[in-house]
Parts: sequence; C-alpha cells; structure tokens
Amino acid sequence: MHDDILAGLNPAQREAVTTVKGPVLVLAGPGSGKTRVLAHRVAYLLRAAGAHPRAVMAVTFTNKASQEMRERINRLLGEAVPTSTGWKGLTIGTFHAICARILRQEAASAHLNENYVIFDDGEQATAVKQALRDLNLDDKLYRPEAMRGAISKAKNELIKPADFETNTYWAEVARRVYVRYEEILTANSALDFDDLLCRTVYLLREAPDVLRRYQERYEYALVDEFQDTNIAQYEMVRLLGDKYRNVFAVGDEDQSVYSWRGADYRNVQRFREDFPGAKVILLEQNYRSTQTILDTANAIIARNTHRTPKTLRTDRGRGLEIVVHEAYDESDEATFVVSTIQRLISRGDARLGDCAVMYRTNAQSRALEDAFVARGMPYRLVGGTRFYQRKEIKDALAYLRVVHNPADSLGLTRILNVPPRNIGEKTVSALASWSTALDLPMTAALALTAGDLASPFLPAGAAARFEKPPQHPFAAGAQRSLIAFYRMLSGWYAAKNGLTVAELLDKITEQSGYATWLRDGTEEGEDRWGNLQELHTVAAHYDDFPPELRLTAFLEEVALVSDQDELVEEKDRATLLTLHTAKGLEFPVVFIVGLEENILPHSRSLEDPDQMEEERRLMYVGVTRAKDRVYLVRAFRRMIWGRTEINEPSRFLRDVSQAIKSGTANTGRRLDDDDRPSRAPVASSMMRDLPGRSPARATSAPPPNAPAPLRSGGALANAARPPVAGQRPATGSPAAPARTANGDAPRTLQFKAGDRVSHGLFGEGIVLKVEPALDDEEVTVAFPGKGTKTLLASFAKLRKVG
DNA sequence: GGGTGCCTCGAGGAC
DNA sequence: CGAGGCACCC
Repeated sequence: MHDDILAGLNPAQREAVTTVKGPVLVLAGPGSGKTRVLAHRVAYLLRAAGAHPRAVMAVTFTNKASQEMRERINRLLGEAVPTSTGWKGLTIGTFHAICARILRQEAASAHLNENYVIFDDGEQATAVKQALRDLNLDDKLYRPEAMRGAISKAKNELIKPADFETNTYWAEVARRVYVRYEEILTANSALDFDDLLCRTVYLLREAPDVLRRYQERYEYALVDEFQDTNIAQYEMVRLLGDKYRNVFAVGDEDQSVYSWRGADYRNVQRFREDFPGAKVILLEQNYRSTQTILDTANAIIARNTHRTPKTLRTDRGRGLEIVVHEAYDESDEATFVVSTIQRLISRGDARLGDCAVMYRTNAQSRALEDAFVARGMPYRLVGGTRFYQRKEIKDALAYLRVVHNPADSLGLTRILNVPPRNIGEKTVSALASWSTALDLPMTAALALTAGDLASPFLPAGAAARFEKPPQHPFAAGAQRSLIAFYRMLSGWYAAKNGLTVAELLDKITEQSGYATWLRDGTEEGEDRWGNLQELHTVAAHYDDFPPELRLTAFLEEVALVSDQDELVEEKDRATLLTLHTAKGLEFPVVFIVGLEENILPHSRSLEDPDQMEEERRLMYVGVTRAKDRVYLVRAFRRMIWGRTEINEPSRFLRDVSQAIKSGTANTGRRLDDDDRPSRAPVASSMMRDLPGRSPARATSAPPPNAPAPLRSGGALANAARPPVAGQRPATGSPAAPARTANGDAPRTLQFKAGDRVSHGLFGEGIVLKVEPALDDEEVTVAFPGKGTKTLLASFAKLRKVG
C-alpha cells in the first residue's frame, strides 16, 4: 500500500524515507532529491508508520521551501495541506514561523504578551538607535549597525546580556546597549527575529512542563538545510528531539552559506555527538544537472579545505558546455543575458520561465531589470526592495499592528503624524518622554491625555494608579490633535474583532485620511495605492479565520514572509534572484553574473579564508542550480555607488577555465553544435568575443578604443586575464550573423526606420532604428507617451501597421 | 511646526 | 546612485 510513496526512489533515498526510528543524518549533494526525500518521509510516516500528523514537525529555512514541501505532501497524500497552521496538526514551517507560534501559544510561560509584534530589520535598527540615544552614546562612535550585529550574534548564540563577554570597552558598551535594547523591546511588547529563536529555547529550558509537552507531541522531527542551523536552532531541535530521538536532519556542508547569520555547519558534527548511533545516509546521485555542470561545480568547490571530498554522479550525460562571457559593463552584461534568453526562446530551447539570473548582491538586479523592461520581457524579482519594505505598506501595517497591540510605541510613532495631522516632532517626543516617565505605553499616555481612565490601552492595574488623569504636558493645539487621533485609534480597536482584516484596513486607511493623502494625483501616488490594494488582497485571505485569530495570523505571516513574489505567482517569467535565495531551487538555464573579484567573491571575503570558502560554496550553489545550461558572465567595468570600478575577473572563472583545459569539464557538446551547423568553425563556443564580428550594440556604451585583439582561447582566456585599464575588451554578442544560422527562414519582419508598428503592451509606435542582433533584429521604437523601447523583433511580436 | 533641499555616507545575504 | 540626516526657510 505504500508502493506509491516509495515508487521511484533509489535505495539510499528509500532508506532515508523508511528509517523511521532513531536519529538519521542525511548528507545530500545538490540535486540528489532531498526535498523529495523529506516530503516522501512525511507521507510515509503518516501513511505507513502510523504517525499522527500532530506528531510530525518539518522545519525548513525559507517559506518557499515550506510551501513546496506542503505541495509535495499534498500530492503524495492527495489531500489539501493548507497554510502554515498545518494540516490536521501537521507542523511545517520555517524555524521562525514555528517558534512564533509556540511563543504565542505559550505566551504566559514565556513571559510575553500574546499579541507581541515582530520587529523587522528596520525596526530593530530604530530600537538600537533609540537605545544609543537613551544611553547618551554617540552613534558615530558606536555604529548602530555594529551594535545590532553584536546583539543579534549574541542572541543566536543564546547569550543573554548578563553573560555577554565584556573583555573590551566596546563590548562593555555593547552589553549596555543590549540591555537597553531589550528593555525597549519589552516596553513595545515586541520581539525581533532572533528573539523568536532564542526565546523559544529559553522557554523550553526554563519551563519543564512546556518542554515535556512539546517533546511528547513531536515524536518525529525533520530538519532541512541542517548545515545552516545556528546554535539557537540547533539547541531547539536537540531539546525537542531529546525524548523520542527520531530526528531526521538533512544537509550538505558544501551548501552552507549563512555563517553571517550565525549558521555553524559544525552542528552536523554536534548532531552525531548528541544523537549517538545516528544512521548516516549519503545521497550522491544527482538527478538535476549534466555531468559538465557537476564537474564545473566540483572544480569550484574542490579548492575548499574544510570539507569531505565527494563525487556527484548523474546519468544525464555530459550535456552542453558552460558558456563564459565577458561584457563591457553592467548594462552590456544585462543585454547579453536578455539577448541570450531571447535566442534560446526563439529556437525553442527554453521557455522564459526556465531561465534564472543569479547575482551576489541585490543591488545588481537594477541593470538586469532595466534590460528586461526595455525588451518588454516579463521577469520576477525575488527579494530585493521588498513589497513589505515599501513605505505605504509599512505604514498600513503599523496602523494594524498598533490596533493589534497598542503597546507597540514604535509602530505608533511611525503613524502618529502620517498623514500629517499637526502632531509634530516636538509633540511626539513629549508624548514619548511623558509615557516613559509614567512607565506606560504611548497609547496609554494618549488615553490619559484624553482623560480616559477606562481606556483599554491602559495596562491592567494602571488605571488604579490614578484618581484622575495626571497633568499632561501638551499645549491646547497639540492636545486637540492627540485626542482626535486617540478617538480614531480607540474606534478601530473596538471594531477590530467585528471586522475582517481587509475591512479593518479599509476603515483605517479611509478614516485616517491615509488613502486620500496617498492618492495625491501623481502617478507615484496611484502606484502606492495599488500596492495597498495588493496588501488588501493578501489580507482578504484571512477572511475565513476565526475573528480573534485573523489579525494575529495575518500580522505574523506578513512579518515572516520574505518575498512578496510568492503572493502573485506568475507563469512564464524569468527569475532574478540572489545566489542565497537560489539555494534549494533549480532551473534549466542559469546565468550567474558579476563574476568579478570584489563582487563574487565579495570584497568582504578577500582577507578571510573562511569567508572565501563561503563564497566558493555560494558559487557552487549557483552552478548546481542548473539543469542544462550555465552562463557565467562578468563585466569589464561596473558602476558601484555611482563610481565606475574595474575589477579583475573572478578567481572562480579561472578555476572553471582550468577545469576545462585539464579536460575534466570540456567534453560536453558545444552549445551550438547541434542547431547551428553553418557556424564558423571557431574552436569552441567559449570563443565568443571575436573582434570585428560583434555587431554594434545599441545598448552598450560606445567603445572608447578598438577592441583588444584576443589570442586564441577566446573569452575565457581573456576573462581570466586582468584587464588593462582603459582598454576595452571585446564585447557584445557572440559571433552570430543577423539572421538565424540554422537554416530557419529569416523572420519576415524586416523593419526599417520610420515604420509604424504595433506592440501588445505599448501600443502603436514609430521605428527609430533597426540593428541586427543575434538571430534577430533589435528594433528601437518610440511609443507616444510610453517612451522609447529597444525590442527584439520576434520576441516582442511587433506588427507593422498602416 | 512642517517641508524642502542639500549633503554625506553608505549596500552582503534573510527570517 | 540612493536613503537618511540636518539645516534652513516658510
């Protein structure tokens, strides 16, 4: 009866799925089907091992991974596994989400307000700055960011302020900031991300009955990405698994890329010590990539010293060669990417949704986005300037949060005068210091200003302290404004349980004047309003929740969601994402851009061998995301912080190139062999940058000099050679004629300047310029009111009109 | 009290 | 180039 669950698994995977009792450590290479194993194991536990769903906890690192696991289990079991609240008690979620729920449920034991709010990075920074101000410390001398880092690190290592090492003066100051910071969070009934983890551990350590309850409930624990657990996460798993010891940990030391947030891959070793007799299962069979891709990845990772060498095998054959391309600058790099994608599509080699572009830092996405927009090619950006980071979204959420948890003074400060309602900075700080003096939240001080001793904003027992409202420090005008705001806020608070989140949001944005203020008639205002409507859509998902839970659940989820793009799942779009975000995903076509020293590897890693090893792992993660095609791209020069920088080619390119020369990775089919027989017989597809054969690019900067002559070895040799300042390397497209070289009939478009054309999205326009590009034509069109776009003729489906 | 504009400094990655 | 801080002006 379990054949369906075990069907198609190889022996190692099957063993991992069916070893139900006792600790198991699975060391899983990339593409070895670990997500599959996790999902099948959960299904197996429920269907074959008789486990109750409530007894199973599966922990992932990202929401995306949780979602995927839910979907897979759903498919295996043929039943719906909705939302993070779980399916019949099954617990699947990120560490943070699971901890948030435990802390809310056990709020009393954890000494927390059950309506606590979760502070994001920005709010964390605000609280740190506040702490520095409170302690009269100069934030030039004690950088808030460094302080925040020290506090975060301590929390991840389960170090409370009392245990904080103070062997330097700076550390002594940091400890004091840590203490004050914690006081601020407590006063706001707030937790930061790190608190979710460490408070859960403290709860389990300090409340034996709670520990026992959870230990008994979670007979089976599964942990994904185990190499990325930090000390707090590890300790949580250890404590919860200590009774039944059926802990199933999956990891790959070569994919450990989160040391910066406290991840410690030595947890894999600790696991073996804390769970003696753990069965170790190796998954080395790769089902994703071609052998060429695996060999290339191995050439990169093999230089790391702190690792166990392993061999990745695939049955997929050698596949296509890796393509290395050198672009002139970041915009040329982006043009190469979109042009190449377009070519793959036009040949039927890939769909847009198959393609992913990966980069080291979010800032690199901008040039790529520009190129995608310019070609009218849809893409989705994962992470980056996130939806939930937008001002209007944060404002709206702050309103909801304060209604949810009136102790959230930080949230209140954000919205008191947004939109402007004559509550100026002076009034706000007077309110803040008055409430501090009263030892009450700011909303409670607001209630007192209004003379309302019966206000629900006054904490239990606080009203009894006053016979009549104490004298407030505000002038008449300020008092009037504050009272008006207080009345609004009280109204929302009273209404919150009777309304859905979406209705509450409407009521707030309307009554507060926020909607009117936002929609100021500008295009930007409408954009922002549109974002608010999107938040409204998200909120509407919670309509069916029990009234007392929906606001809580909504706020918790939005605090822990990292990329909004999950909300609007789009079909056929290219994916732009950081290498970190790419972990756990796979794509037929992968571009890794910015392969330059100081970028990848990142400048902060150059001096530190451990950090450099992490950069290698990051590169390794990127390459191993690819199923079929890998493009490694670098730019000769690049704008960083508004300045032009020239970086040497990444050392990783050299490693790849050496692997290819030594023959370990170069026996793949040339990318173009099959479908471009008439191509000039260049030695390899690596030799892309033959001078004189690249058509001029409309989008790249004009060449300051003639292209540097290239020796044989082509782009790759060139890529691994330091560029000479001021010398422009050959750039642009591969040596390709303007028309398809594979014998396709040339497209019938043949546009010329002055033609009237029509585009699906941009409407009618006038052709300004036509240039050959790859297999196609690059047509620059002026669309009245929409601007000038450079489009690839076939892809853009331009029609001639008139 | 609030808004605007200039200046400085700063971006690694994410729940 | 961007955000945030600060000074100056209304």
